[in-house]
Amino acid sequence: MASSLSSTSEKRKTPSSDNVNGNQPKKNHWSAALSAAIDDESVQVYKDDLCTVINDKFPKACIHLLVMPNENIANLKSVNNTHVSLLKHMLKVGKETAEKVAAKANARGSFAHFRYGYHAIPSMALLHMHVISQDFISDSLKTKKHWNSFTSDYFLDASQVIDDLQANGFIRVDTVRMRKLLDNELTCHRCSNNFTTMPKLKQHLLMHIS
DNA sequence: GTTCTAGAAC
DNA sequence: GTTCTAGAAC
Repeated sequence: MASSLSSTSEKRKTPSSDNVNGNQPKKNHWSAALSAAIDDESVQVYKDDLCTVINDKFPKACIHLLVMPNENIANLKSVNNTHVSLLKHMLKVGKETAEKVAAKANARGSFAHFRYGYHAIPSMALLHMHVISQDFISDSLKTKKHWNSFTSDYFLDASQVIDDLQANGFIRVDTVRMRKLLDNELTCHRCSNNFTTMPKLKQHLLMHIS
């Protein structure tokens, strides 16, 4: 049909994790970086038939890993009841790899305490589960959005995601509510004190190292 | 996802 | 005057 010819006035669509098969981000666009890591042995911490683990390129804590399926699944919207065992496997691998990395680094306390989960609205176009130590001491942790994406309900626990998937056969995300969470006050995840700026919060986090 | 930087906040 | 945040990036 001739009507499918695009006009020059059509807005350029920014690639994002919303893209599904047939509408993927351009190969070298930043949002496609994880797909490249799947095939790049030099950045891999662990790999098996089903999933790959890498170090986050901009870690938001001392230990920050990403677990991704080898299969091209864009995000949680593309996940269905056929993926339950895959997500369970990713969580298991994430836990085992975290323990190994922590042991090797002689990590203690919050440096060896991890959360496993997904961002409600990810930026990268390949499903990825965060494995992140709870110290949050990192130069790459800079913005309120960074903080709230890991410490508010915006961070969806992997076990809860798996439970929801088993119960419903899909994952639903309230994007309006989630986007608002990123503007939350800066609240310490350990003692609930509030801070007015990121530098003040980051200074405070040092106090929780025991 | 990050970088850069204008101007808000202090 | 300096620190800090927040929005554009073609």
